[in-house]
Amino acid sequence: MAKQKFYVVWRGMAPGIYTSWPEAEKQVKGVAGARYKSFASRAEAEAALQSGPGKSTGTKKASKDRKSQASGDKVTAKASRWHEVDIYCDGACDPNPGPAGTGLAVYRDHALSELWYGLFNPAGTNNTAELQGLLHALKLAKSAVEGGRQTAIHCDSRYAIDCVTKWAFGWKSRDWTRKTGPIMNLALIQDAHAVYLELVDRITVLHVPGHAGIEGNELADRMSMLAIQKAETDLVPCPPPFDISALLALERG
Amino acid sequence: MAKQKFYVVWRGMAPGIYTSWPEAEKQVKGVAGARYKSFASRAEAEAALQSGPGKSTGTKKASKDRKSQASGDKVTAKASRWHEVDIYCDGACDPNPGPAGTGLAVYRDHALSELWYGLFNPAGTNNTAELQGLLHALKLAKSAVEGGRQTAIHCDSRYAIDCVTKWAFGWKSRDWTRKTGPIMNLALIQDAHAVYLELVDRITVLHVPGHAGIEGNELADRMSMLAIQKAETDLVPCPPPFDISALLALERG
RNA sequence: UGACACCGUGUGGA
DNA sequence: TCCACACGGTGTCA
Repeated sequence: MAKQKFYVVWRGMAPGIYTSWPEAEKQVKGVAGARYKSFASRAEAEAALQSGPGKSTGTKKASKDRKSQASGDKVTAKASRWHEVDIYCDGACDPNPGPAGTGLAVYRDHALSELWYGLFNPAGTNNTAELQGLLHALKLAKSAVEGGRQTAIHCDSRYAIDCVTKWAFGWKSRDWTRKTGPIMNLALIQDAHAVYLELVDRITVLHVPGHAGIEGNELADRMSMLAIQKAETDLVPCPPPFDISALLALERG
Repeated sequence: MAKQKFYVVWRGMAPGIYTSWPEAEKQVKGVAGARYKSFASRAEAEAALQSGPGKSTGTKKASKDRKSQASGDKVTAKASRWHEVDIYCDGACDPNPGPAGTGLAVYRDHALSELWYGLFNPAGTNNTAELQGLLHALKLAKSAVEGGRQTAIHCDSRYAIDCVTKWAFGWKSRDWTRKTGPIMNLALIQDAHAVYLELVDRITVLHVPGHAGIEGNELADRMSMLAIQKAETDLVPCPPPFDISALLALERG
């Protein structure tokens, strides 16, 4: 679960994409006017490589800490995505608590199919946003499952997953109460749990590490930021075709 | 046993520290956007007063940034006015982690008085170097204060300042532990905090922006580089007379 | 005590 | 543009 970075070299010894900094550094070290940049996912890097270095938009949060593994090994960005339908959900909240939004990325047969953003909440938390993401991922999953498709949901919030797929059983059996105090975000949890119950034998809900360069998670993350930026209260589709590098360049300010 | 509280007023009628709530309340009552908070000790309050209120409420990033920048400049300019004794400290580490050194520049009555360099550590970090700088600045400050001189320390490491003047209070109260893991550079922090406690009511510790052309900071920076170059493990004075522009022309961080 | 997430700050280097 | 060193807070649960 180490963070894999992808380095685009536009101008250097051998332009291309590299998976470790030492490797990338060789291409740019000592090259006058070298252009290069790191990205969290290969998809992002490939889009950027084709777009060229022109934009200075920069992913502002590129340098969140997580240690990179020693060598340029291939991290399993693929391991968690091998279903007929894969739905990634994410939430953002800036500051936390504060304005919050949700994003979804849907893959069908391993290809990006739809992007959704919205559910803006001017007074949310990171967890309301993540629960909204999971709830709506479940709703999308329901359609897929009813169409006979093998479906998985990928969520980076252990809290949201456990609320809906684990703890909710116990809470419900005690009439949605908890010894230690009121259950936060209860309505959202109840809604999501109800949908989950309908699908429980037919879907997989997986935890994916955040900020690990997993494409679907990164795209859902950007959508959640877009939701905040646009204060979009509905859940609306992002119109195709998808220009990934443009989407990833979205920023507030 | 009623606890004595200390009230910091950052924005109000008359910013400062108050020792009773009625007194503090007068300063903030009816003042739009007033910022204030109570602390358990005067030392904590003073550190907090200098650090600023810390929490942001704004959601508009651009305008917020500009505004806080402007007001931050104002605070700094006001607070950085000359003292009878001004001590600048800095640390360098090249590469980081790696060989590290520390430098100090001391002004007395607005005139450069001494330059110190050393504390070479062949396996340091930027932060060990900065903490060494702050520790030894505090030691120098102690002499000055005991001589009845109004004294300030200027440090460009927010990390070092906060470790010693702010976070150390909480860490000490929890037996020098932290929720999120072990405290790095603990011995250095403990030493510096102990000296700080002796002086807390009689000195000012200020943050200065790095690489901003502030003479004292620049000179301390050159001294820290010199410490690495000479691998000087003691803290030794740079012999006068001082040719400031020649010193500033030395290799810098 | 642990886990996941969401935000924020500064410095040291190439 | 890249790397690394260090830290704070809140949201939530078992």
